[in-house]
Amino acid sequence: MLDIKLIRENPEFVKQGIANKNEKDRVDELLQLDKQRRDFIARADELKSKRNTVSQQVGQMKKSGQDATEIIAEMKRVGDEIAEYDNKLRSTEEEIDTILRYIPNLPHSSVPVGKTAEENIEVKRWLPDGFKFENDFKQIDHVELGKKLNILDFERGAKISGSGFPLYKGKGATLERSLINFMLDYHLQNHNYSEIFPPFLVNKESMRGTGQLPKMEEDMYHIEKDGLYPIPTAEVPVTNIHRDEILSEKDLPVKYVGYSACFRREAGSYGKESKGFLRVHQFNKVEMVKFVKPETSYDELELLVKDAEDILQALNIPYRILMLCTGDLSFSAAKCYDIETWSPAENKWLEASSCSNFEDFQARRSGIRFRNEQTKKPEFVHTLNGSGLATSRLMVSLLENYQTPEGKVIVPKILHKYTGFNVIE
RNA sequence: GGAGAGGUGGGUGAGUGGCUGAAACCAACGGUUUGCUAAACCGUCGUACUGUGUAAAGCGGUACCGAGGGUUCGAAUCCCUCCCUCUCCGCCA
Repeated sequence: MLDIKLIRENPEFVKQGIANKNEKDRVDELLQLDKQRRDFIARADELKSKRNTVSQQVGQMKKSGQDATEIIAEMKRVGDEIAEYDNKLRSTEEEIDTILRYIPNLPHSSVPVGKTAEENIEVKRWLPDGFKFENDFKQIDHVELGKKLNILDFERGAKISGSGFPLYKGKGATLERSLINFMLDYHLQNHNYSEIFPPFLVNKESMRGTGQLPKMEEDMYHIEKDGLYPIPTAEVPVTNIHRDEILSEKDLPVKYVGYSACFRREAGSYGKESKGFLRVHQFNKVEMVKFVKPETSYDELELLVKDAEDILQALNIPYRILMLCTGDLSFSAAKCYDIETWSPAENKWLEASSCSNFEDFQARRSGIRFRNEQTKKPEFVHTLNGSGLATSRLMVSLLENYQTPEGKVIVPKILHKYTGFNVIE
């Protein structure tokens, strides 16, 4: 959520930012309502003030045995008037809130302006030693490979749950679990995060806090009976850990890493890119979340990307980093880097991580603050998160890049101690 | 699922209609004292909105004692609904 004061004071700046995100703005309407709101507040407060003083007098009069009937009658009328203004105020505030919650975060000034993913900028490419895009043999894709090696079973996954619910078997299951453990351990040991194992179902307030609701409602699973949502990412529960809290400045930055299963409806995206792991309803992800002081958040974003990169370098998987343009940024993000790993069989890059700075957008929505030691005042923290990483796309790149001409898959060396085997055949 | 207890400021915890935005204690912060540390003593110490300041500070107003309604001239305090936590019993992983 944006600060209404920012909008009030810099409406043109805000409109431009929204336009750059390809969204329509309702800023003028909002400012109109804002004005109305303050007017109602002024009137209601004045009357309340009157009521408070007079009510005290009534108390004293009664104590000293005087007759207060007339004053009481008048205050009753004042009370009715107050109620009227309060009602108007409430509906105005509801309108404001609705508009405000649909306004996206503004892009940071360093983000390139652009309409679509075409205009994202590749800022880095990392390839393992001796890597070639054109290999000596034709790699088969992960679906076929998984079937041949009997480690992935998308058909049976579909039988059990529906398409997009992968079933891992045997060494495939072990490899998946090993990847998760490796990534968690790596971040804990080398990047100084503390581990969280969050709930996978969250309430509405949590979904609102991180910005999934109300805009993305269609993309979320929803358990109506209990009012709970299966999480689309661990970002939701982990960021909400500190909802409505005031952290102390000396504890910042707070850095969490946690594993969760992630659930996404992916409404309307059938057909395209939906083969195997490319688009699934349930996947596994290790997520990093940071709560930081505002002035450090862009440095922290770079470090976050570096933390995710380290995993890929340790696994020796080719990747590139994109800086997303304004039009491709998500609703809550001010700046975002995507990390894409190479898939030889698909002959393209696959998004395996997304590292974003939300500045104070989520913090304002969910009331996450810290006490500034200088001013002693609470301020909103900046929140960031990044996948470190999602296993589904990573698994595609891993299986394909590590396959041999004979159709075996070599297990990356760093995973051996987790898997207990070195090859899948 | 059944029965009961309870939700007050950073924490503990008082407070059953006006003198309570809220005692007391702890923590925190500032200071005095001190060779240093500790102790002791003094002081400060909620948040949001809003008005007035060029702005910071300040000052004024309003609201907030789990949430939302209600009663009343006036509600932390009385009534209703909901949420949450805890204890006991039952069931179950």
